Amino acid sequence: MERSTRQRSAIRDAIAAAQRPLLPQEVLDAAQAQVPGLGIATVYRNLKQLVEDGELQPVELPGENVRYEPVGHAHHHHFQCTTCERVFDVHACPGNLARLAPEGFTVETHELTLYGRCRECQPPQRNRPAPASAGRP
Amino acid sequence: MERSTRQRSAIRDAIAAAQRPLLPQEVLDAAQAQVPGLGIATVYRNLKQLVEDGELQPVELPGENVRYEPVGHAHHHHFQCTTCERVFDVHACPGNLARLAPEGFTVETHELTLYGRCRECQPPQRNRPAPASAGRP
DNA sequence: TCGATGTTGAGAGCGCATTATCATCCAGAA
DNA sequence: TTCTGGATGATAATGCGCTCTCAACATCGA
Repeated sequence: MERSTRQRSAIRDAIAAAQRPLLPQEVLDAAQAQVPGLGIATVYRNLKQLVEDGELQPVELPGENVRYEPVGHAHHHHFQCTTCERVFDVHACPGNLARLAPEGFTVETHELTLYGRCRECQPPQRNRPAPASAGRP
Repeated sequence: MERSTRQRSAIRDAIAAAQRPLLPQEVLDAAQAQVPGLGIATVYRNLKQLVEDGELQPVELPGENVRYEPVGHAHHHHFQCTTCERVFDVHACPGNLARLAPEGFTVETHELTLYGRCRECQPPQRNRPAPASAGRP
């Protein structure tokens, strides 16, 4: 049977706490705070397992490696910060995109990625505090 | 100086004729109709050169390798057929997507990919001719 | 036509993400 | 507490896209 290990719990916790899709390396970094000796192979093994179990889903963005986030979110999109490169969920959708397709094409689904600056990477402005560290400078 | 070779012409022609973004391998396949001995290294070399020259631009889609298309198109998006996996241009844009971002986030640009069936991969229906070959079954 | 030099083709090499291997460890049932 | 098999960690291996190497070729100015 499937065992409960410190490593698997740390990986699950790291992803749940992040509130955004994480790269395997980001999962490793976060989970190592809880299990210092954690290895990257264990991260990959568990990510694969958790996807098979239906707990996680892969998030693919253009030109990026696969990230992972918990399933269960409704239809949503993603935002990638062009400064810190982190990815965030966007719980909104322009909708009604089928009309954009060429004549004779049938649209089944769509992926939208927004690019810009996240809250922590806004350029400093007068009367506004400097941005906090992004965790990935 | 830069020389004009049969290989480079064939590569340029193949991309121009395709009317859609092509993978390096697709460029090779198409250009080999004109220059049978063409090698993949020459394709990569010329794609790189043509991008530097501003003739081509890379097209990145989620989970896909880079494709190439001529520059000069206005802002547009892409459609990937879930059956033949080919990518097509979509000369339309939902616009006004900045409003979708979370509070405090600044949107600079966006990428949209539609997925579905291209014209040639529509499932057969009564009173409609069967789809033509897609070229990549 | 000639020759300098940019270009090509084939295959080796590289970089990177991911997976396999295997000895060791440890969760959990008895 | 014991014991057994699933899980782990370190590292090697794999897969794949892409680039480098280099001898041979071909373009184009002289």
